Amino acid sequence: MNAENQRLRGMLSQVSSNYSALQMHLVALMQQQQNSTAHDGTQEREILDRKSQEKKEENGGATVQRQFLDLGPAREIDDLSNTSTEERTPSGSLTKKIGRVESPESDSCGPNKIPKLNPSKPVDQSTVATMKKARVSVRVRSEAPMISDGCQWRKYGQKMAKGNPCPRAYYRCTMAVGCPVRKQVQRCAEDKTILTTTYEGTHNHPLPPAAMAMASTTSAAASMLLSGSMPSADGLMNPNFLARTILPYSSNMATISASAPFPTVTLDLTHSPNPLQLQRVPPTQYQVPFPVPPQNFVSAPTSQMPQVFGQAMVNQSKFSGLQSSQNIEQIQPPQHHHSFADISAATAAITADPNFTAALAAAITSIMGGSRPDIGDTPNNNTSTSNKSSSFLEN
DNA sequence: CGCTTTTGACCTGCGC
DNA sequence: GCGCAGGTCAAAAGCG
Repeated sequence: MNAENQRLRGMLSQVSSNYSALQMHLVALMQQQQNSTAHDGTQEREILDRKSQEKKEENGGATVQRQFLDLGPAREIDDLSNTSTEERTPSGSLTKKIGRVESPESDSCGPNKIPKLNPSKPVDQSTVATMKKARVSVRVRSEAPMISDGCQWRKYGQKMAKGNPCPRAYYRCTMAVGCPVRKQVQRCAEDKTILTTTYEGTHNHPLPPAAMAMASTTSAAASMLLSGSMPSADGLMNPNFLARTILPYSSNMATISASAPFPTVTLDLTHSPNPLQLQRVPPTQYQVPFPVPPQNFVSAPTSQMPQVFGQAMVNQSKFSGLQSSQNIEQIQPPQHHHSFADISAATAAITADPNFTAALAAAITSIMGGSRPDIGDTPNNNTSTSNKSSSFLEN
């Protein structure tokens, strides 16, 4: 990591110097152009204009440079990590970060629309692509053909998947024209009471509270996967981010899959861990055992999913800035208002407990660090990683 | 009549 | 190049 950091610093300084040289060249060219086109201005006027132009260039340069710095992986993860901090208000760089992630997705929805991306930020292109590809899979015990997540879906296809007698259904979000979000629903071959729903994409429209939960979870997981996919990223932030944004809402397990073709986070919300499930997880996936939350953490749900993701909604809405809570209430009053309040309080209490978060971070990072060599850490760095993770949590 | 579901055809990526 | 599997399209059918 240090070597990687040094390398990135070197690259940054080189790019910065290149930029400075280019900027100076541009200023010189503009001065030259001014000299050739200014016919009736006095010399003093020219000097003033030149100074003003240089000042503009300086300001613009600083802006561009800051934008470039914002692309730094460490900063990206820093912001993502901070995003999960309860006290953080959804403003400033936080909003900018989330918005930067979300807006290209929205822009790409319209036909023939070119995403409003700064050409000097090529990383954003890959960011968009990764965010599109990132998936969040949810496993839940349900007899219903499809879990109710608050969104309106239209089925557009069904296929028989290999090795599974149950067909896989494909749904598309119909809450807004051109919404790119899709999901796949399939029953587990081993246990047909388990329903696996895989979400892909980010909504480009306001969402009702129940749908906000899933959307936020998807976005959070996608952000985490994005940071993990970057070679120089500090992958150890990812489990923290995951833990603080997603895991508290799962009952016992989350699985991160970096296997091709798409990075996937699997939230196992089946209350009783099935040994078959554990065996079925391929070695390329990273299991994160998670203690079952207190009994009152989920308050007697008649249908599990809306309540479970209601927690995600309440928590995430405090920091994500993806959708304002005002919009939520305007769209549709919460159907589980009492539960949301209880869950919100419980979530806040848990996430505000530094011991809990630190222990959680240590547990996850120790597992992740020992079984995920491609994420940028060695198996022997558990101690340092835990410390670093804790420091991030404290931030 | 408008929307959703069904379902076979088609497209695409990947492994051999 | 070929076959397979996953994913999507779109016309037909179903439904309220």
